[in-house]
Amino acid sequence: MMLSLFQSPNNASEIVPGTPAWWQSRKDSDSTLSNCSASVGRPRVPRDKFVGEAVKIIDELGIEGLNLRALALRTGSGTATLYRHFANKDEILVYAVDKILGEGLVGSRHLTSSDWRLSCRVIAELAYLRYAQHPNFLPLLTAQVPVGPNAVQKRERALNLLLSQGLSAQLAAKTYSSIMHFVLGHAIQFNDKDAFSSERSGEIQRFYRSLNEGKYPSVVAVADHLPMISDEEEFEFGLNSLIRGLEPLVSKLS
Amino acid sequence: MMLSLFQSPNNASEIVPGTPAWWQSRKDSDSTLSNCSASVGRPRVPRDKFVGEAVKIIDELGIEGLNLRALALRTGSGTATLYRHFANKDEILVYAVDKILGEGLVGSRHLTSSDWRLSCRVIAELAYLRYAQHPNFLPLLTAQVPVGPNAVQKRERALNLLLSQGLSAQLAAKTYSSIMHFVLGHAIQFNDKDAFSSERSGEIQRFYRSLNEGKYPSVVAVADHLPMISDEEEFEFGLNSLIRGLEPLVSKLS
DNA sequence: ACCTGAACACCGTTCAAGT
DNA sequence: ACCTGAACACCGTTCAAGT
Repeated sequence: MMLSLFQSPNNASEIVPGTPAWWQSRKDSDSTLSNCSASVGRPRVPRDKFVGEAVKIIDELGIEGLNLRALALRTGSGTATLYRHFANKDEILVYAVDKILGEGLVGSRHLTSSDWRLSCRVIAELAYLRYAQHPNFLPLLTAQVPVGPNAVQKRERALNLLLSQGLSAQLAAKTYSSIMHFVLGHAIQFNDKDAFSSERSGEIQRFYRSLNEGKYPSVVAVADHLPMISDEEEFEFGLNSLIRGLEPLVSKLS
Repeated sequence: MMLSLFQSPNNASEIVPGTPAWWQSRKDSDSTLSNCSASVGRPRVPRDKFVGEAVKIIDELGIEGLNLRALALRTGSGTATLYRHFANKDEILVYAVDKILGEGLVGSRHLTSSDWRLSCRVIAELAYLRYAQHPNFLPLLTAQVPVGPNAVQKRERALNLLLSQGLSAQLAAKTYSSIMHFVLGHAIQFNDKDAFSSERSGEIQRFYRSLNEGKYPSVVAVADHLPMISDEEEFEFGLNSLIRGLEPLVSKLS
């Protein structure tokens, strides 16, 4: 039932895991995850093992399923050992989030495109795919813009794609931000186990249809005329509209 | 650190609070919150007092700050008493979410507009305002589409507005969904205490600017040319683009 | 020096005893 | 019948004792 992530309790003087200041306090903020040390004197070998196992547990059981006793058990150590690698549970979650944000980067390393519209589409769909592959992680993306090394690298690739097609820095920033916010907002309400199937949306449609028609005429009317709008269809509709609306602003090319 | 909301543990046979099936199991799903009974034999008087106090605590201290001992203390009862009104903590959170989703509905009761674009703008900005007033609630909106009475009523108003301007049921549904997803996605990454001020975005900008320029040239370039894009400016940009992109689809009026 | 079993503190939930 | 103090179970975190 956890949401401690990024929420500082009373001790406001502490550096909150996941914030820019916190990432900057890591030595390896621009290097790979595996050889960073939580603080002076911490061991540097097996960090990735814990993070990887944490990702697995969250994928399998959700955020609730991740407790330090289970993580310790599955990595063959004790709970106290975890505190030799991480300051607290939040740090583990922050690393886990950045880990899944790094997935799929290899395949898109040399992404280029001749059309900025296609670039937007690629950016949006890759992000959406990433979210779809780790639906249980979506609640962890709600606190702030992630700024871990993999998150920044992802941002770099996307912005580079837009800049290389002649968009100004301002326009590229706003375009990227709008797209990512739409993708996140869309993915975020479909993050149940079975959400990326059509199970859940069918249930909601049936619910809307069963409402008192006198009281909620528009909701019922719309539900009745939804011959099952799929998640993908809704996503495409919003993304297309957004890109179409950006066209007049990108007057550089055809 | 809780995210139990909507996450069923092992006992899959239970009805999960917040789902359509759960709301349907309440007698008063189409009535006001105050006189519903959690189950047979539960008292019906003071439910709203607990929910209202829960909202206050979450607004003040975040979701972490809400524990049942504190809630019991501030409502002058004991923890066990809470279980005579709610099945568990999740139910309290579900009611609290629906309560804040109901705010501001009175003022917009007779909203009409001659322009569908303006309607979209009103829908988006009212939702955004609601989120901005309860930033600590945003993590609770990540599990699924809320379908409590106030959420449905909000949906009714918005869809009615769009339908009354000649949009088809399909188009109204997709339009509403796209707008709400953008608004949610935008609000969700600004949900810190000070997020709706420019504090946080300035910090992120400074962070991007401080990165290794050889490694992240595009990120740094964009950060350099962001003379502080404000939250509002970004929101307006995305919303305007989305509405502009919807125009060709709404061919009914000028 | 590094590790860790056991304890501590906290919180959701339940139950037996109150009125 | 309704309420509730006290206990239980669980989990994040720490510490004193191991090697």
